[in-house]
Amino acid sequence: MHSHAAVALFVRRILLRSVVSPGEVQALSGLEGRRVQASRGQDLVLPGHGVHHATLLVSGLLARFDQMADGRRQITALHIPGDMADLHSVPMPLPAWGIQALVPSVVLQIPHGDLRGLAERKPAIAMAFWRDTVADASILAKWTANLGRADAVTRTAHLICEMGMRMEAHELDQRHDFALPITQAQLADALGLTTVHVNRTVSTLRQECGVLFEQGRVRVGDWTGLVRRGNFDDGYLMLDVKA
Amino acid sequence: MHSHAAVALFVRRILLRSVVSPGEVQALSGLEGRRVQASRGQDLVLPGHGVHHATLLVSGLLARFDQMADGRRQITALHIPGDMADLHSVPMPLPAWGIQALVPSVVLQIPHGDLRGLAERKPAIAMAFWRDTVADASILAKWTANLGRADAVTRTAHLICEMGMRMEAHELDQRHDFALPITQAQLADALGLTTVHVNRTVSTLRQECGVLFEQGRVRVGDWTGLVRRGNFDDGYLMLDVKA
DNA sequence: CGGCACATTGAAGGTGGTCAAATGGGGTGG
DNA sequence: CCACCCCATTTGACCACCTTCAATGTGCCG
Repeated sequence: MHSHAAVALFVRRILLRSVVSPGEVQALSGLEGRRVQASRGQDLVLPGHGVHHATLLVSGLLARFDQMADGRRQITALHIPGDMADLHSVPMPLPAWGIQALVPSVVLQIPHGDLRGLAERKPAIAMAFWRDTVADASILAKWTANLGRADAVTRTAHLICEMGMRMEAHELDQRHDFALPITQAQLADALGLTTVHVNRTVSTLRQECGVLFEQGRVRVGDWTGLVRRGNFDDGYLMLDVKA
Repeated sequence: MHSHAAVALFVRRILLRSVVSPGEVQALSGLEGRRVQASRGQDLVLPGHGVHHATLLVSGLLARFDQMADGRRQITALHIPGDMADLHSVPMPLPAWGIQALVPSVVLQIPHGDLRGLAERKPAIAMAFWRDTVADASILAKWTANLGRADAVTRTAHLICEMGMRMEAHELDQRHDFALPITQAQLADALGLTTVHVNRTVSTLRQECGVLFEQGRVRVGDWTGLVRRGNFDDGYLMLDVKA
């Protein structure tokens, strides 16, 4: 995918939740950045290190993560193409989290200055950016709730539903058949489980809801069953708000 | 505490992380809202219900929470006086979360329109609000990481350190002796544990680090030990960024 | 063909959950 | 002023989900 196509994806993502004038859309579409290739497992942003650009994912899969003292990681967000993985860093350039490529990925590093300038000149864009980080926080809150109160199978089912819905909402794929090139170890870091238990959990969902992880894609045989199993309600994704 | 004093606290909280001109400080200080008294356990905002005001805590203790299908709750944030518990709702007036008073509390309900208007007229204030919600999200990410990867005692120690540091940073109390009128059942909802296990965990911390919960206050005998026990590093609280 | 990373399976153990009951404290009403 | 009740805390016994440790299977790529 070309860089400007990624910017277009990002703009579409913004338009999903915010009303922005044509002129402002154009200003957004004109954003440019440095194209960077990341290898599998590479850290693009290290926890506690300052950054001067935001990371727009062009292709691949990114994870925002927090690191424990002993090096173990907890993934706190997954990002698909078109996502600005750390729009947060615009108002807060010294993040506590890091960003990692889960597969070989291409990103566009967009200077904070450009984004901040845009936000300062156009209040509607400032509000749209703010809204985007709030939607991100809403997802994070749901992850927190699931980690605290849902068991392994429920959590896993919920995550699969979430990623399917997001892929579909961003018009990248269909909810029951979408790209998610993630290993079980990486899933474990996202779900707060061990690799071994993720394996058993995935196997349960394969039997119960026809969930298949194959060749970097997820296919869901029984979507309704999976939604029920994961107690999934997409309200928190903020997909139908328009403000 | 008087309402205008609460607004002053809020302004000070904003100034903790953002540089704002005197004129803008004055505009912020002029914010007004409806004063509302909440009883213990009362829900001020219900999950999935629209709101038209933001909730500034004057006195007491608030929790943002997510609710499971069976009614069990997971607290995703604790708010102390001076906190705007749902500044998020300004750009996103249909939140998936709810807000609950953990003790009898007084809040100021500030109309979204006033806050949005302020943000639209003053880009620096828009940025300051955005920054505030990002700091909130940073705390949320840390909770996620701890729920996913830290055991009960570590999580509890971490939460106590966090609340102590926040109380001190907001100049409400000292880190080793501060107001936190929370029951063990409420702590359980915040820590993703059961009441019974919170009791055992708190008892462990009482022995190991001299942590006492008494009359709505927390006193910490061995702060350094507690920090070590909770793997606490305050970077994620974003207390020393100024932008 | 060999190496490596990932997936899968088995067995045993531990952290935290569940169920149940006792203790303690603060407020209210008799 | 005491009795009572409600709620929170505390403790014990048992159980289960998930972890840990270890080994085997499998697909991809050099």
